Amino acid sequence: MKLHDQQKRFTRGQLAAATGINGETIRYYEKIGLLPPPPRSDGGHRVYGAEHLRLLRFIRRARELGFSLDEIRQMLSLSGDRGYNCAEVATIAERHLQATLSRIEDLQKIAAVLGGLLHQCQSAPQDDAPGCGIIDTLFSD
Amino acid sequence: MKLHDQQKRFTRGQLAAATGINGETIRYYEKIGLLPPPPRSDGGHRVYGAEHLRLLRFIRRARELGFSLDEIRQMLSLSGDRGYNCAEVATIAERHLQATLSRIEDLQKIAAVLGGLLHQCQSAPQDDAPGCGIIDTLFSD
DNA sequence: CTAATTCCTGTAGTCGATACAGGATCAAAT
DNA sequence: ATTTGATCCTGTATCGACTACAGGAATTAG
Repeated sequence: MKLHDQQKRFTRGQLAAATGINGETIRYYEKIGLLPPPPRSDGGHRVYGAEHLRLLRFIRRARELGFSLDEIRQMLSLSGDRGYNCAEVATIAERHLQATLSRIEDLQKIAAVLGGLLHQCQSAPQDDAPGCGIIDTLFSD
Repeated sequence: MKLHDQQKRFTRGQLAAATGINGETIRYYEKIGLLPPPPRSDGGHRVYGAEHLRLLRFIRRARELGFSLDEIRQMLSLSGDRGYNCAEVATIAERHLQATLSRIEDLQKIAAVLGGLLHQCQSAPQDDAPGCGIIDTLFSD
């Protein structure tokens, strides 16, 4: 069985170029057990197949969406046994969405405060004021 | 001169309690040169004064606004020579505000994508689908 | 066949903390 | 004065998610 297996073989550099993931990072993903170790050439070089390419693309997309490596690990393991763990995956994604929305709210509050500080700084006359409005405000009780 | 100097003395733990900053973190700030090393007791314990309290409060507020320790270091050094480096401080704050706004935009895009993924997952019939909509989408080209 | 490129391993550095071990010191109660 | 218990001291290690290097081996192009 599997007479000609997969024909596509990649070096680490080729995988890096194809996915946009740094070559060192690919090695790191293997080290932490996120990416399965590929077979090696006679000389010890890693020889990746199409499945590694597929996995790395998944990882990259999930990272772009802000999932942690641990969340990605969980999602991949839930997708391993094919099918219907969709609910668990959705739970992870839902939790991440809520965290993202919460983070947005935090940053909006921060942006508002920063805007206020900057406004205060520009409206303060530099000549008379002994210091900087921003600094003074952050120091004040 | 300075006959009775400052009367207020604090231990590291008291400073931690007063600022909400972890005691280990205070030590860390000293190690990286953000907080000046305080005088020591005969036994080698740090003895902080009111100025350290003031500095730590500033640092905590700036951290809450998302400034990096390096930005905080810059702002503090600009406030050292008293006064009118306000423009430089404002530049740092402005840059940080822009980064914050940019980060908010990124997160909003991410949240939108996550929402779409979740919607897709809930609308897909679990019985017939071979896998999870979220997983499949992240895997798909 | 040689030269250039890529790969190998292992380690260290980044940021901003936080935690711990093993011991010294301090403050309060007796 | 002594004992106890809390706090402090130093130095090192850990986290997440990489990135960068050194020193050497393998691979590939010309």
